[in-house]
Amino acid sequence: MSDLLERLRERGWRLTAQRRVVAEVLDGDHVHLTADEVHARAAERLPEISRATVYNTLRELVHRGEVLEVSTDGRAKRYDPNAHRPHHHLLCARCGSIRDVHPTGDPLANLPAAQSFGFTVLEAEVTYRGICPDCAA
Amino acid sequence: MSDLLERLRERGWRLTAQRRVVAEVLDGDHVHLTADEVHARAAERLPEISRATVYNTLRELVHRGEVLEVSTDGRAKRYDPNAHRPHHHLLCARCGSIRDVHPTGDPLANLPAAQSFGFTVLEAEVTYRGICPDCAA
DNA sequence: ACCCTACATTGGACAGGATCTAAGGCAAGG
DNA sequence: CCTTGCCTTAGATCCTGTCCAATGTAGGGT
Ligand SMILES: [Mn+2]
Ligand SMILES: [Mn+2]
Ligand SMILES: [Zn+2]
Ligand SMILES: [Zn+2]
Repeated sequence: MSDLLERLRERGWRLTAQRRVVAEVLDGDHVHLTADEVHARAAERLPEISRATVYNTLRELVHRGEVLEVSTDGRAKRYDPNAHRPHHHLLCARCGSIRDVHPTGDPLANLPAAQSFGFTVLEAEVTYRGICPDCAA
Repeated sequence: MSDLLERLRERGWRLTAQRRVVAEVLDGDHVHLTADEVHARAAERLPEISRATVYNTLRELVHRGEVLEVSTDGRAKRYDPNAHRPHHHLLCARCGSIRDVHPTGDPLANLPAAQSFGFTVLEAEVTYRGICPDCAA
């Protein structure tokens, strides 16, 4: 994740302790934390970090395309550092856990032009729902 | 929509003026109203209806499978009476308007078993995003 | 090494969406 | 008609996320 920070610094991003910690928390695979979860984990390393800064930082990382915002249900949005390999999500309907999945085919190709209603269609997002192994037991 | 009310009454649902009005507001195709929009339209016919009752009624209709809840991105959820014909949605990223779409193919078939992570996969929901004709102008 | 200053951080106020509560209202079976 | 258990209501409360004015600081310039 230090690649990320270096990249952003070169684009004029000030490297602060808070931003570094948020980036560290978001490092890894299958990470889909809510803003408050990011704040809680960041606060373990940097107790005085504020919620506002976490929200600011996440908003900018999303805006710069380094982090994806995933709105699952009507609940809190989740933040996904796996922004460079396009993928979709498999959700547990019971506990809300999320896994990255890579389905075959392009869902955009499945939308006939006659179904576009004059929209400029930009992306297709697939959400699979089911019951995870833990919840099935 | 009176079919719906009759069905529910037989299952022990009390038929009140408020519930009748909410059901009437939700009648039709391509209806994807927010709870507040439902409340506003219901209040035209029944001025004293409260927001709480609209929320209560919508929650129950969703729970009984008569209405779909569509969570758009961070905005208010939308309520969709078209619950009996499976379909997907095309969403304007700018103004939040929604259209029903019927893509070809079955997205469930595009998820390889190796990608299931032990989940029992139940459904796949596709959200197309773009810019609607009004917002493009 | 030290200054500057433009940019970042902070706590708390604020806002929209949705749920909860306790008190009073009413559908519908008897 | 009564009765009773479910419904409705206004308002409080919760949750997520944004905004603000005051304070702090990264990092380029000297
Ligand atoms: Mn992901
Ligand atoms: Mn629909
Ligand atoms: Zn689960
Ligand atoms: Zn639009």
